[in-house]
Amino acid sequence: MRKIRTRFAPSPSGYLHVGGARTALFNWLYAQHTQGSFILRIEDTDQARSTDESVRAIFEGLEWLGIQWDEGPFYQSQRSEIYAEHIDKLISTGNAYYCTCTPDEIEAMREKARAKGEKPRYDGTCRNKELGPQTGAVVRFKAPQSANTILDDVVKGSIVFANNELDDFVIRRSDGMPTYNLAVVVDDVTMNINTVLRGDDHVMNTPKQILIYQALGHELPVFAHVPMVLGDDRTRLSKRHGATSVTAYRDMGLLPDAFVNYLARLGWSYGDQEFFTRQELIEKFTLERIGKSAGIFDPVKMQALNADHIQAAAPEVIAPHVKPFLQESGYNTDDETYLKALIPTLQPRSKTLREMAEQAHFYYRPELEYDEKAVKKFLKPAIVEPLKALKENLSSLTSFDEKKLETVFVNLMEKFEIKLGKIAQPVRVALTGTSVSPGIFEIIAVLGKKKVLQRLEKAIELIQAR
RNA sequence: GGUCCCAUCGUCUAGGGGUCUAGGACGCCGGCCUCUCACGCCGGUAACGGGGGUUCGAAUCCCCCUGGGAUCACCA
Repeated sequence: MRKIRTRFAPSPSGYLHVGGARTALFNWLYAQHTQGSFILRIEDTDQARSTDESVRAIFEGLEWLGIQWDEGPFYQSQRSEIYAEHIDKLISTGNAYYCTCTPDEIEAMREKARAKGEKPRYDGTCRNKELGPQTGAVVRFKAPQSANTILDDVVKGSIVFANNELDDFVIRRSDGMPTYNLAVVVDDVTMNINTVLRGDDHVMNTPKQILIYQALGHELPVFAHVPMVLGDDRTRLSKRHGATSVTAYRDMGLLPDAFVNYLARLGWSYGDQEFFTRQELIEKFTLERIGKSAGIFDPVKMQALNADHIQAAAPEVIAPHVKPFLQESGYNTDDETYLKALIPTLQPRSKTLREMAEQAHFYYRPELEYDEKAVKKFLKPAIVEPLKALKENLSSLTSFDEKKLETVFVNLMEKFEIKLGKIAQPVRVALTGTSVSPGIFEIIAVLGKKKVLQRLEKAIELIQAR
């Protein structure tokens, strides 16, 4: 079997958005699955809208997603000679011709057609003029006016287009730059792309492209048009639906693997399975399992999946991803051992890495910030003696493990005849400043003797000062 | 408006003629567990858009309607 070659070909006119990310992901997954190649190509033939900043944003997004390309990036803006060559070939074989009609004349044609109730299109004025090259002229593709063009799509099935719906579309602009439809085909042909996997907003372009493939005498690639990603109002996902840039999701605290998992399951499925590791995705991703209806992007479900990934990941995997959020608050995260010890205490209670960092404040803050209500409710004079006893018992321990800590607490409970809940909450407030935190034994073990004793003392002083 | 695509719980989906009194996940509502908050566990809520066919039998096949989406550039 021939080697699969897929590509992602974004136009650099903005950041990498959710829909583009999913297209990139599918292409990458499929190439990985088949041990083929994934090519990155930047479609920057639109000088006016393309920016270097957008190119960087796309790289940044792909990097975060963990998607590497095997070849490229190739820039269309640097391939002018290749397009010129192919356009010349189309002209010399009679498949394309020069056209000197002005934009105003074209507009007039369209108006006229609309007035007659027909569809606006180019009327073929220059079609048989046999015009030669001249400045200001465009090149048009001579589209067949009869019969059908059939697109055999892997996800959509067979789609028939009547050729008389097409007009002679421009393939080279008056400034000499090729238009999209010409450039994609020439690129895909010369780069030996044999699997074109893209958003289904490209379906209507496909017959034109098929015609170009045929005029060039080239074999067609396999086409797979993936349904759109919609916003909650069922229209194409855009800024007004909230964040659409993939880096925005990084900044919200998504784990890249979780985001990738969510994106993959939006429009693709594998039985009832919801949770996939990156490796599982590669193993199981096939074109046949791509669904044919559009899907609505659901941030809530995405976050739930993120929580699952956070829980399943090893602390050392999470550490580098949560660090930036900790540093945002000004904390020093050089102590890797400490970081890796506290992460497990927060894993089951964090839906995002940002949440995790927020809940980690008490682990890092040199001076606790006390919650008024919690202090008032739990740090009462009656608890001073138990706290003192706890302090004393803990200071005699050489190491903190949960078993030993439990024994200490059991002894305290017996001595003062109180339930665990009665002593745990005050201790929690003393150690974290709030009444909500990971398990009491866990946080004592992670904080370590020094911090624990200091904070207990501070709490005792606080009570006595009132 | 022309052309094209799509149509199962609120959402993502399983399902490809009988095993569907339609399954899973998120959400939501109860309960259990419990040192707080979570996690976890148990249970519940909720869907085949409508109408015609085909068939002994349709969520599954065909047609129409309705609804939604995409696209109609010298943008990609």
